[in-house]
Amino acid sequence: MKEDRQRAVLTLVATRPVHSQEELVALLQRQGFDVTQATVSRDIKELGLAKVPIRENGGDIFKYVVPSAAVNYVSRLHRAVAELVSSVEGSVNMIVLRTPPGSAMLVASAIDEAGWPEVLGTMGGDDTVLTVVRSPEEMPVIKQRFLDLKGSTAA
Amino acid sequence: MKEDRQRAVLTLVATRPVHSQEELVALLQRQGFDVTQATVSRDIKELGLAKVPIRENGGDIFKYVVPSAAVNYVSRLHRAVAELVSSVEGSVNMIVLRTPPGSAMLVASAIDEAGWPEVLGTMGGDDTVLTVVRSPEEMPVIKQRFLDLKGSTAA
DNA sequence: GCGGTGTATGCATAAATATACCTACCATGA
DNA sequence: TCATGGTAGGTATATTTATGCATACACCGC
Repeated sequence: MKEDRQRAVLTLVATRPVHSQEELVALLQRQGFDVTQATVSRDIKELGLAKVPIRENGGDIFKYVVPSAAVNYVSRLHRAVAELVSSVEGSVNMIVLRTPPGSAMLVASAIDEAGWPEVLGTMGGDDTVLTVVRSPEEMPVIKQRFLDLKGSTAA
Repeated sequence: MKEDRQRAVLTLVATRPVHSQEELVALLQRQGFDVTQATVSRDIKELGLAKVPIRENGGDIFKYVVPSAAVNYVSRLHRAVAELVSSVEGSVNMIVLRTPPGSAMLVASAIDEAGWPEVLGTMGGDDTVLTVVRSPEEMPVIKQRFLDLKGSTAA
């Protein structure tokens, strides 16, 4: 019952723009699911559906979409840096992160996956990660971003 | 000013979980941006930030994230099917879509990108797209999904 | 300088969404 | 059978988010 309904929700949002939970309620009722907005709100949370602004015709509106890998990338990076990085140093257009032995590759791949546009590339050795930033001017910004990531658990 | 603030918003949500717009207001004010929730709401819309439910510790909560490629996949497929597909026919475990000459490959690649699990693969010729569904039972479901996509602009 | 046009943003509030609380409905085991 | 615990979901409401309207400011052409 609940499972069927949630499958229907996934199909609906995958096949047309659904702009609000009330709209989803109406679509579900047309399929025989007799539910209220409260239940849909819970379904959305359980399914992990995201509400995103999109351009449609002229204006900006919202729609619900299935969750993306990008979400996980961000939190993977967050965890990796917060748990593994012990120091962050910058020089010219590079940033050097220190990790416990053996973890550097893991951190480097998380950084790569995050796909920050200011970062040209990242290499992981054994206990050292080297991140190359596009320009020296941007280096401090990215360095600070690593420090934020590192600190946001402790803080 | 606005641009700086929006850059700050991106950095904030990229580096820590931000659970509500009010929280973002507080974080921005700590950095000297004196704004209200209304402005943040508009920034979020302009930046395309998505609000997604995530698991954190025990409970489920929400956070804002940068938009993902997955979102674009869905709307690319939506546009492609709505604008280009003229007919949808199914047979056993296959669905045949007709398009204007030369557009079939475009539609096929959008379907592939969408990564529907029921679809084994898709080929695009000149004006014909062939989609192979995992089983004959699922074919009508997928066919309907295409019809929904096709209709959701006109409807 | 002055009216006109466009953009940014606050304020107040509407609209949308989440949730505390309650009830109903199993399933299980004493 | 009854008590207990766990899940689903509605109702009412709190919380959060979006937006209509008004203002302020900058940039133009006259």
